[in-house]
Order: sequence, then C-alpha cells, then structure tokens
Amino acid sequence: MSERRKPYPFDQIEPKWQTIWEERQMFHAPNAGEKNFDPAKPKFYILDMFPYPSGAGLHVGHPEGYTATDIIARYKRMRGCNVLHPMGWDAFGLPAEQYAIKSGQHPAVTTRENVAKFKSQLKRIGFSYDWQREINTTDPRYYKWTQWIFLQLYNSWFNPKTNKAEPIKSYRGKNPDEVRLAYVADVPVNWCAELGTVLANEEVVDGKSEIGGFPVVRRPMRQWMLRITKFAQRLLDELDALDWPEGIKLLQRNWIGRSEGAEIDFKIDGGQQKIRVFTTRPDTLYGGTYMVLAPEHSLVDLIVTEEQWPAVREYRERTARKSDLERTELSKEKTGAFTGAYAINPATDEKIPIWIADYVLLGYGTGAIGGVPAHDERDLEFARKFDLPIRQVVQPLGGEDPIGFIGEGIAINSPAIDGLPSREAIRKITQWLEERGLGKGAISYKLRDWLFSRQRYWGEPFPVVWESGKHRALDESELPVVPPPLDDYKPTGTGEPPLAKAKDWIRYSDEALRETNVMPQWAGSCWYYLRFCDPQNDKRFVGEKAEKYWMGGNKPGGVDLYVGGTEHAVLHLLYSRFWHKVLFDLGNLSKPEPFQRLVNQGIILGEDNQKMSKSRGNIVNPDDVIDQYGADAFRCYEMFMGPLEQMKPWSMRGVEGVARFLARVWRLLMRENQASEWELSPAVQDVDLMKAQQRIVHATIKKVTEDIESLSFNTAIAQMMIFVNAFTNAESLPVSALRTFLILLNPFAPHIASELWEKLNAKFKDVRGDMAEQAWPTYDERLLAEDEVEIVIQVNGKVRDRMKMSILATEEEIKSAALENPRIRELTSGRTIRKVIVVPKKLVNVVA
RNA sequence: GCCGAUGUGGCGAAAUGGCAGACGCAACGGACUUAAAAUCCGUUCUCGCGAAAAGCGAGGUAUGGGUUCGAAUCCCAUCAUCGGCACCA
Repeated sequence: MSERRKPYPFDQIEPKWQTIWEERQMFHAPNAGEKNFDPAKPKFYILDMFPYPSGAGLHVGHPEGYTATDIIARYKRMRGCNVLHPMGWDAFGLPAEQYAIKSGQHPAVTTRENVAKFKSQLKRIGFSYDWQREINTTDPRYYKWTQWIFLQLYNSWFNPKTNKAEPIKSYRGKNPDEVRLAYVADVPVNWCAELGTVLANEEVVDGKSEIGGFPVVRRPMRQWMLRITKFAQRLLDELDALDWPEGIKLLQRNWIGRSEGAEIDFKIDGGQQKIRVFTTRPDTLYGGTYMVLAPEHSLVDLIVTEEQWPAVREYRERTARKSDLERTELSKEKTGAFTGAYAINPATDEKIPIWIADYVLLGYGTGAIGGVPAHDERDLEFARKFDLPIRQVVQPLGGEDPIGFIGEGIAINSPAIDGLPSREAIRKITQWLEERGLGKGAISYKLRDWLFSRQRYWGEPFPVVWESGKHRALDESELPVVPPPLDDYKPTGTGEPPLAKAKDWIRYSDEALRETNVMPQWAGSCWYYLRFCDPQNDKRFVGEKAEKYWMGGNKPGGVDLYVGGTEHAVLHLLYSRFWHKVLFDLGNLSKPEPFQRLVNQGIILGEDNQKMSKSRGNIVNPDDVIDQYGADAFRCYEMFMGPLEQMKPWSMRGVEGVARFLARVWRLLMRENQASEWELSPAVQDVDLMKAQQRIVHATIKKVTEDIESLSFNTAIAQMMIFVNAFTNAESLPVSALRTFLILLNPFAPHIASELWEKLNAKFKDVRGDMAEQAWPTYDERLLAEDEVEIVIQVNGKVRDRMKMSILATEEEIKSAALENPRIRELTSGRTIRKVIVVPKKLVNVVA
C-alpha cells in the first residue's frame, strides 16, 4: 500500500482506546451482588445473533447488525441504563465440522482458531461487548446445561388440560415414553449421504441440504424427536404480543400452518377398521368419490387385496426411492395405485375405492384424505388421470365453472346441508358428524415434530444410555457428557454415528451403552441468550436472580432488542421460543417469550450489486477497510449506507466519503503545527454560542436522539455532517457545542470521539470524566425555533412564491399576507378565490 | 401458483399527506500549489423561452387510473426485482 498520509491518526487512536476500554473493563455489566451494580438503573438487554466462527473470518455483513446494536448499547449506557451487550460463539454443528473435515484438522482445533480470529476482528471494530460474558457452545461448562435442558424435555410432557409442559411424574397414562417431549421414533427422515446425517425439514431446501447443497433422500430411521407440535397453538398465539416485523411473524405463522376443519372416520367395506381423514372442507363430504392414503400409511398392509398387492408394493417402493426433490419435481403428473379395498362414505353410504398416492403426505393431518375431485384441484387432477367419478356438491355464487371450484358457495346434492352457504354448511355437517359419532371438528398444523438427532461428531452428546433396548436418561449429576477424543470423526456414511467408533466410550456399564447420536446445531443457540445473563454459574443453567433481572420487564419477551438476519425466521427463532416455553412452564424462567423486539438487518451486496460470494470474488473483508480508513469510518459507513433493514450494495467510494467526514471532525478541533504534530485548534474557545449555533446544536441533539431510537442511523449521521459543515470555517468554536457534538458522535465513532474528548479535557476544565461516562444531552424545543420561517405560497397546489413570516403569525395574518402578495394577486386576478388553506409555519394554498 | 417486501437523479439515499432529491458518492468549475495529492468554495433532474446569467414557464418519484385544495406518501389495477412457501387436504 502506498504510504499516503492518513487523514487523521486513526491507526494510533483506535488501538489506544481499545486497550483502555479493555484495561478498565468499561463495558462490563455487573450482575446484582457484584461491585458497581446499581439497582436504581433500568436494565437494557441488547443482543446480536452470535456467529458461527467459520474459517473464512468475518465479512462486512456480520458487523452491520453488530454496529447497530453497539450504537444502541453505547447510547443506552449514556442514558443511564445497565446494558447487557454480550457476544459468543455458536461453534458446534455442520459448518464447523465440514470445515474441519476439509482442512484435515480436528474440529476442536479449527474452532479454537476460528474463534480467536473472529474475536480479534470484532475487537478491531471497537464493539463494546462485555467480554467477561463470552460463551462458546462447545465448552463443556456451556453444553453441560444444553444437555441439562434436554433432560428437562425428556422428563416432561405436554398436558393438554393445562396447556403446559409438566414433569413426567404428573402423567397418569401407562407408558410415559409415549408422551415425553423428547422421544425416539422410527420415522422417515431426510437422509443426506454426502453429509452422512439426517436433517430437519427446515434444513432441507429444494430437496437439497441447506449446507453444501447435497442431495437428500427420504429413509426411515430411528431418531430423537422433540414434540414441538404440542406447542403449535401457543407458538402461534403468543407471537401477537411481540414487537417483531410483521413479515417474520407471518413466516412463522405460515410455517406453523394452522388449519381448521374436521376429522372424519370412513369405515372399510367388509372390515372392522376405520380410516380417519382430515379435511378443511367437511361440507364437500358428499362429493367424496374415492379415498387416498399416503403410501407409507400403516393401514395399507391390512386392507390391500391379493390381486392388487404387487401393484401396491411396486408403487410403494418407487415412491420410497424418490427424494423430496423428485417428489416435488414430478408433481405435475399425479401417480398412485388402487388397493383393491373400498371404504364407505359416511355421508352417502356409498362404496368408494381406496387408493394410495404420494400426493398425500403421511406427516400431515391423518395421512389420508377423502378425494373430492369436484372441489379440489389435486383431487380433480387425480380423478381425471385414473378416471374416478366427479360429483359437484358446491354451487359457486358467480358464473364460475363448478367443476374444480374451490371457493365458497352454496351446498348442493348434500341432503344434510343443501342450500347452506359453505361456512354454515361446514358448521352444520361437523355437528351432524359429531351427533352420529362419525367425526368431529379438528385443527391441523403443518408444523412437524423436530428431528433432533444427527449422525455426526461435532455436537452435544445425548445424556442418554440404552439398556436392553430401552432408553434411559442419565442423572443430572453425570453431566456434562463429554464426547471422546476421536481421531477419526468423519461420518461413517452408513447412518451409524461416528461416536459408535469410540468403543470404550460407548460402554457406559456392563448393561448399558451410550447413545451415539449428537444434537443438532440449533441446540446450543436455543438458549444462549439465557446463559449470557449468568455465564459462569455452575449450579444452574442461569441464576434465578440474574434471569429475573436481565429477562425482566413488563412485556412478555425478555431480550429488549434482538438483531440478526432473516434467515433465522423459522429455524432458530421458532426453536428458541419452544425451549423457552418449556423452561417457563417448568418454572425455570420468569417470562413466556425470549425476544421482545426483533429487527432484521438487510443483506450487504458486493460492489457489483450481487450477493457476496467467494466464486464472484466480490467479498469485502473488514480488516482491509479498517487498515485503510479505520474502524470508526468502517462503523459509520456500515450505518450510512442506508436503512438498516434494507438490502444494499457496498461501495468503497462511500467508505471514503464517510472517512472524509470523520477527518473533517478531526480538523474541526485539531490543527497541525509546524512540527507536523496535531494540536488543539486555537479556534476552540470557551465562549457562548450564537443563536444560530445554538439552534443547530439543539437540532442535532434532537435528530440524532430520535434517529437512534428509531434505528435510522443513516439520517443521524447525515445530521452530524450538517453540523460539521455548519461549524467548519467558524471563527470561534464554542467548546460546549463541540462537547455536545462529541457525545452524539460517540456511539457511532467512539475512538475519535474519545480521543477528541480527551484533548478538550486537557485544555478546558469545564467538564470531567471520560467520553464513555458522559450523560446523553437533552434538547430544548424553544431553542430550536427560528424567529422567522419561510412560508411557501401555492396557487392550486403549485409553488408560486415564498415569504418570510414571524413564527408567531396567526393563520389569518398568513392568509392575508399571501393574498396581498403581488405575484399571487397577478396569478389570481380575474378568478374567484374559492378557498385558502393555511398550514401554520409551512405553507398557504390559494385555490382559485 | 400462493404469501410478503421493494421500485425516487449517473450512484447510495432523504422526505410517510404540504417546497421532491436533505446528506454522501461521482462529475464539472474555481481557490491554494512549481505540479499533483489532500483541503476549501461553488455548480449539477429534464425540457422550453432568454446571447448569457439572473429570471420565467412546463414536466418529473416503475406504468395506468382514482381520492384530495394539495400525493413519492393514501386507494385500485398492471409491470419489474428480491425474499419466503410450495401437492399441507
């Protein structure tokens, strides 16, 4: 790099202040009982989504949200809050392990290196994290409690009567293993051969693994599951009171996917069994001309006839081989097989054929449907393909084609409900079914139970052992369960977890073997915000008092502001809420929700307006930016780019512009003497402010304060630029105005603000203390007001002239002044003035 | 296909019912300099009438309509881009 002279010595002052902050531990937030804890201060918990420390290091997208939260954190401290602003590492899981496998090093080693790199990068940006609270999900002192939470899930059940999680002891049924919130099931899972593990539905995108983009196939395996579906209704309802973007709430609602309808039992013709179906349109029951089971449905084996057996078996094998991708790609063409069996439509008492088809999913509803081809697109397509009868039972209100009509209309050909509009028909037929014991109203959710085990090495081991084919949870006292130091931790590829290779480790006792699956990546991040409240506690996952204090307040959610990317809208944010509710129900937490306010930062694109990626070569590394322009410029540019939540492209020119602004701030106070040393400018004097100066000082306080509160950092910076432009070239610079300005600047550019503050302190004795200890200034609305304002005069909405009026002028005075204005008179002459609208202090509109 | 977000100068953007383009970038001109960089000052939406400047007029916030004295902002329709879901019965 050329030895261009730096516009101001950021390369010296930035490390200097970072060292001072660290030495004095200025951003440590004391808990109750610690020294310097002030119970009079209100708490403010502001949280970033902690990163996966990948090998690539930080890119400029990470610090966008982090800078926003840091500004708020520093601002809130100056406003007298006790601010919890922590950082940690989400270091278990697939990305870390894939990287380790690629680089040939043990994940523990690469994780340690990556954490060190991320931490040093974050420190260079000057974030005011309380590093005493740093946590790492791969630390046994941390994952001990992740395992402990798993035990809480294992040892509890969801009581539908109380609508709460309760200790398993309160369960009165025979087999508690059927209701535990953590349970084992043989289920068709998303198996990714390349990654050697199963994945959660949420981790599969378009039939490929979210990480790596490898093919994923369906395959039945014995897995640990978490009964999140029991909480579907609460996860839905309790969204309402959260201050989250509506879009994110909607994503979660859609993911949970609640539908109201009915469950209806169809008798099998000539058999004892019943097949239960779920439908949102029980009013179309009379139109049910056939029935479809999911190919994997357990009743298929029992009902299939001799002659149809080969065709059914062939079809089932074919669908089982299909990956999710194929199943959706081939969705245009319906497939299926006839079982040879018949069911009785409970409304019409007609015999209808039972088919299997892969457009019916085992995991949703009851895994079976009554086919109503006239009023369902998919059923219609299926019926046409296989030549099944189509019977209209809903009459559209408009002139639409009744066949394939899926909207609401009037029930026809349905004796029990003929003539009723759809909604009423639904109510009536549901009642009709209930009276006859044929069905009942029901609610179904798209949300599935959470597949919680992974066949990998780099994750939390389960605190579970197996004894004569049965699982048993370990006692709390046996935690943490530490994984063995395996040399060969690569996935086996067979579905057997790598931990199975540790022959000594898995032998728990003569009778018992350890569970060899590990928990998924999301486990550690599900509760890390709780651990931050009390990270050193080795008696409890979080101390009661600490949790009450930091997660307290009068809203349902504990964290006051949570900033992170939209990509976690349904994964992390849903899982966290689920765990939180379980822990809350069991009496371990004081609030039902983790995060009160959520803000998503937008993605930062490369200079070419494309998503940053290695292959495009458009990645910007924060270290390079800081080398050239300094951390303060980096921070300010990240915020000046545009609204926080918006997607926006990076621009090095833009960084330069912001760096110029900071250099102007520096030179406003400092000048270079003949020995090329920086010294305080003689223009800085202890003098009173002129009226115009006072006005701009107070306008800047107002704008910056309000903009920080509304997270509009870009316009806050613009206002500070206006301030500097206004004071540049002033003959004398009142020290009080500069002090106020530096306080406002401090959350954005803390290094330069601290340094200049120190320079002022060295010469002027008017104020004591460090920059970071100063109180946030307040503004006086009276000092903002000008004596005179310019008022725009419009004729028919078009600006025709302006005039200066006293701020005190009445509406009447403004009106007559406008009408007397010669230009306006000229323009309105010969016309009748019909109306005059006066907006005080702003404008007059003459309607002629 | 369904749901959601966004659309304003050469570029990032501001203004959320009252002067469109604050602030910054870029470009151009000037000052300083032997020169350059840096810095400081100024100009820059489009078209028309002015020799030119000042000035004046008209148009302009994706497109077409509407509400209103007044619309980037509210309503309806269309188009484009981005994101999510996608046989969920």
